[in-house]
Order: sequence, then C-alpha cells, then structure tokens
Amino acid sequence: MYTMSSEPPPTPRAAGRLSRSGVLEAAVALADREGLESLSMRRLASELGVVPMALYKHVADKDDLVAGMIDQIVADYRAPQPGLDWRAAVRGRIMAARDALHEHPWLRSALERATQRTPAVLGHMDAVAGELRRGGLSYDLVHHAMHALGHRIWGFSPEAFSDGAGSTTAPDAEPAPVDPAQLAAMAERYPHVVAIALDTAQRAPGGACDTEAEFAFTLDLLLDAVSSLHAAGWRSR
Amino acid sequence: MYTMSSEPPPTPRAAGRLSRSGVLEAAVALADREGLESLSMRRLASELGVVPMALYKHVADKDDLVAGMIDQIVADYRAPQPGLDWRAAVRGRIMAARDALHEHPWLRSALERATQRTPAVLGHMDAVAGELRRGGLSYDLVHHAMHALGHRIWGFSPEAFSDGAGSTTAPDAEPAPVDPAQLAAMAERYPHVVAIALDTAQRAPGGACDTEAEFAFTLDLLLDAVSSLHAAGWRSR
DNA sequence: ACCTGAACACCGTTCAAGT
DNA sequence: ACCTGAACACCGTTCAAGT
Repeated sequence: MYTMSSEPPPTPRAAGRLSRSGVLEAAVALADREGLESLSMRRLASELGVVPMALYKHVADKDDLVAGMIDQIVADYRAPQPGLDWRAAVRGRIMAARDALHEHPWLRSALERATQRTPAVLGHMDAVAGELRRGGLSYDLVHHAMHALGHRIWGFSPEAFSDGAGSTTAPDAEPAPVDPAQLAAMAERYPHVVAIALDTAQRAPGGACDTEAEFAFTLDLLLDAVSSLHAAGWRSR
Repeated sequence: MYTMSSEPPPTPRAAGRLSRSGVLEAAVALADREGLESLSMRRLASELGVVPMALYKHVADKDDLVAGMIDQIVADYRAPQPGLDWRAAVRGRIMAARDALHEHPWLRSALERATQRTPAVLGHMDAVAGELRRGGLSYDLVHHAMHALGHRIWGFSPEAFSDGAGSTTAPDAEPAPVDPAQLAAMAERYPHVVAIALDTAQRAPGGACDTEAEFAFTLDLLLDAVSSLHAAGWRSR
C-alpha cells in the first residue's frame, strides 16, 4: 500500500508556500462551491492543508479576506468595446457586474456585508461615472444618476456602503481632514469619483452627500417614468 | 447591604413567563442598542435572565427569531392618509419603509438576510401594489413597476428574495403544485400580489417571472429618464 | 407546558513558540 | 519570514432531564 504512491495528494496544494492571491483564489473556489456560509477561516485553512493561523500572514482578518475576494472579481469585470456610445457602455458595464453576480452567487451577500470600498470597487464606480461623463452629463447629474442606478451598478443595492452609491468620500465615513497628497493620488486613479465629490462639496458647503434628497430624487424619477408609461398605454413585450 | 433592596432587579424582566412577542421585543431592543452582530441566542437569553434553550419554545431557530423581528416592525409601517392620490400614497408607503430603516439600523441587513417573506412583508407589498392598481395601471405594469421601485419599496434591495421584488409565488422557490385552498387564502389576504402572479403566469406560460427581463426593463427605464433630464438641461435644486 | 444542564460541533482571533 | 499549538471567548442547536 505504502509503495503504491500513484494516487495524487488529497487536494491540499502540494507546494509548501501560501500567498495572498492563492488564499483568495481558494476562498473564491470554496464560496463558489459551497456558499459564503461555508467559508470560515478554519475551513479554508484545512482546505489548504494548513493551520488556521497560517492564513493570518496573508490576510488581516476575515473582513480583509472577503474584501480581497470581492476585489479579485470586480477587477475582472469585462470592459465594454471601445466604440460604443455612452448609454451602451454604461449598460455594458452594469451587465458585466450582473454577470459576475450570476457566476458567483455569494458575491451579492459579500458586497452587502463589505464595509470598505476596495480599489477595484472604486475603479468600477469611476468607470461608470466616466461613461456618463462622456455622454456630456454634468457631474451634478452624474452624481444623481449614480444614485438612481444604485444597485443596478452592482446588480444589487450599494447602500450597504454607509454613505450611498454616488457618494465619493474616502472609505472612512467621517468628514475626514483631507490629506492633499492622498487626494491627489485618489484623483489620479479615480478622477471622476473625485470630481463628483468636489462638485458636491462646492454645491453644498457641508460637503456631505444628502442621501435623503438622493433617495427622493430616484423615487420621483421612477414614479414619473412609470406614470408616463401608463399614460402612453404601455404594455409588455 | 442585603437589606437595602431599593435597587431594582438588574433588568431581567422579573416576571416568570416568556412569550414569543416578549422575546421578539427584547431582540429588537437589543439589536437597536447594540446592532445585529450582538444579537445571539445566548446573549438574548442572558438578557432575559433565562437559559439559551428556553428561547426555543417560542422561536423555531435564529432565522425564525429574525423573521419575527422583521414582521413586528413591518407590520407597524404607517399607512398613508386615506385621501391621497395613488402617487402620493405609494410615495408615503415607501417613505414609511425608509423611516423604519432609520429607526432600526439593523433592519436592512436583517431583510437582506431573510429567506422567507413573512405576512407583514407580503402585506406591505400588497399595499404598494394596491396603490399602483388604484392609479389604473395594468397588473402587467404594476408588476414591472414593483421591480423598478425595487429596493425603494423597502428602502433597500429586495433581490435578496431569490425570485425578485415583484415575484409573487409562495415563499417556496419551486414552481410548487398550487393547493387551491391555499391559493384562495392567499388571494383573500394579498389580492394584488396574487393578481400579479396570475397575470404573469397567463402572459408567460412558464409562469415564472423573467428576472433578466425585469432587470433590463428597470435599467433602460433609468437610462431613458437620466437621458431625458440631461437633454432637458436638468440641474439640481 | 415550559425551562434547565450538559454536551456537540463549530466559530474568529491572541499569544507565545517553533523552524 | 512563515507556520504551529494551545488557548480564550464565543456561537447555534440536540437531547435527555427536571418541575
């Protein structure tokens, strides 16, 4: 028996070394296979043939693990073809997000639970805002449109982020004394996100996004739209 | 010290007997005070001065506890004044849901995690559908409007329910061989919800709600609306 | 009918130690 | 630098028993 070593090792990746991306990949695979409820640090560790605490060298804690998983997937959202007009491009990006949600059924819950916006998440927001901007919309309207599209941008509700979909302040919820160097770095990577924030700050001296007003804006937009369809004798198909 | 019994008992409700509503009330109070993460069966039990297993006489399990908490609160959504037109009435109901979300910050997560639609939740849906119907909209359009309003109806995304906001099949996800008596009971309590389901079933012989089409409907509705605002030179305030 | 006690099979994470 | 072992302070829930 002992000499019949033809059977492969029972899955734990033979190689000795863990890495952050290896851990994230295994976590995504586990969640895809068995759902987010089954993803525990202990379970993931045993899957990797390693003691639970070994993971903590590559991941700060469980929240960081889940943030990493989200980031990996959002970074892979496919971009629309270059030639498209702004509407088609926005539509394409939103559909790409929705596709990811279908591929990874745990993603919605993960996004809903997430407390920080990772770079890829900010990048996706920035890309959508950029397409709208390309359509000639003012940053003010882009901001409102981001709120209205809301969960469509993710395929789910982004209000999980404490300050709303179109809000663009840094991950920290506080007004936050802005470090100019940090702001410059943000503006470099997420120009539209920052532009919206500046536009909002300029418009309302408080600077904060008025989430109540945004909610009402979208609600009335939808009620108007539905009303018009009704008046026009809309029917499906 | 011992005789100085002027201090009140250290909170555990003095009275001997637990009840379902007492348990739910304490759970809501605990979640209001310390958040949903702090709500555990063990913690709640100790708050009530009782052993954890005592709760299981009044609540099937933790999911049932949370469903009960939701149901209690949704049942208390205030109804709009009777005189209002349909738009104002819909608006009022949606704002009432949003108010509850502000009052109970844990409610959004609870709703997102919930797997079953409780009577009060169905009642709220039915009431919103009823207001739209009162506006003269076809059930087909009411159905689409419910999807479009989506998370606005709750103040959050209802896609947590596996089959979408406007979907109206019974809590079980399966096509489910319909028990006529059960359907009649449903139709009695939730006439509009049932009417939408029948309308949908009639329109698409499969009977199931096409969530992809509903998603696209809302997305295009919003893109159209934003587009029009832009063309009309919209600005905020 | 309602509550208890002890137990089972789990969690995330800290801390001190090994190599 | 990276992984381990043992421990801490928790979970939800079953099962058999008490009153």
